[in-house]
Amino acid sequence: MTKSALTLSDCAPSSASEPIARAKAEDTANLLKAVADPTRLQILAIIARAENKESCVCDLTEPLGLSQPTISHHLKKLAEVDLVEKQRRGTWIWYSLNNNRWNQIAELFS
Amino acid sequence: MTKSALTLSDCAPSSASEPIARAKAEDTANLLKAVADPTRLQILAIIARAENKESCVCDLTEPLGLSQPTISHHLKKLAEVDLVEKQRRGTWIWYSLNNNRWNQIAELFS
DNA sequence: GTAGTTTATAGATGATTATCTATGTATGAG
DNA sequence: CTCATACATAGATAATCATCTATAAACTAC
Repeated sequence: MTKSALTLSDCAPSSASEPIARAKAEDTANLLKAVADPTRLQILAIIARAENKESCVCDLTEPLGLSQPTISHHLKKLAEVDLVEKQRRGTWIWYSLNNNRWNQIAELFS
Repeated sequence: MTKSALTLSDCAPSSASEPIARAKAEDTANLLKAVADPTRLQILAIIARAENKESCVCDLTEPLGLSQPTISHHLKKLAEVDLVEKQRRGTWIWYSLNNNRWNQIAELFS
């Protein structure tokens, strides 16, 4: 579950470790791609300011003006990189922010 | 030159300020898109670890294995969001990291 | 001026992606 | 078991984008 720290330095190619650096750069880019979308930023903002810090799909469609499958698609993208976690309670599935992963991004830019 | 602070909260839609939040989210996403690419992360890493904290285009083609126009393309993307600054000295153009902009991203995730 | 070097731009192409509609899956109520 | 609700998946489409080759622009040296 816990992933290793993200650093910009590890993305730098050096003749000896070039493929590894490329892989690190691709992993980091994949994580950042998940956040680099206006709709997903708004989803994260809504979750962050929700009273219980969690939202279900149906909470998001109306404020964002998007279809239910589109919201599900974006949440899947966020979950694939462990930025959000899902928890089923009855019929609803509640999505919450993974703070550890969020902090890893913060460290990348620190 | 100086841009306003980036916050996730400003990306949240609310019935009153929805269009503004969307614009904020799009601006923030555009900035993050510039960083959310493995090649551009590697470019930034190379610049960051360079002795004078700056690189020219021709310094980047060989370690990244990409053509000169492709490197120029990526540097343009980074410059468009003010993440790098360019300075001409003779024939060469030197690219350096804009630390203020970098720190704005850090604050977004803090 | 010409020649050489560095970077930028234009245009093309293949890959990725955000969105939709339609449909499937899963849970709870009665 | 049936129905309603919440979410996921499949497939299609239009837009974006990373990359290339070819060419232009800018600067230095002569």
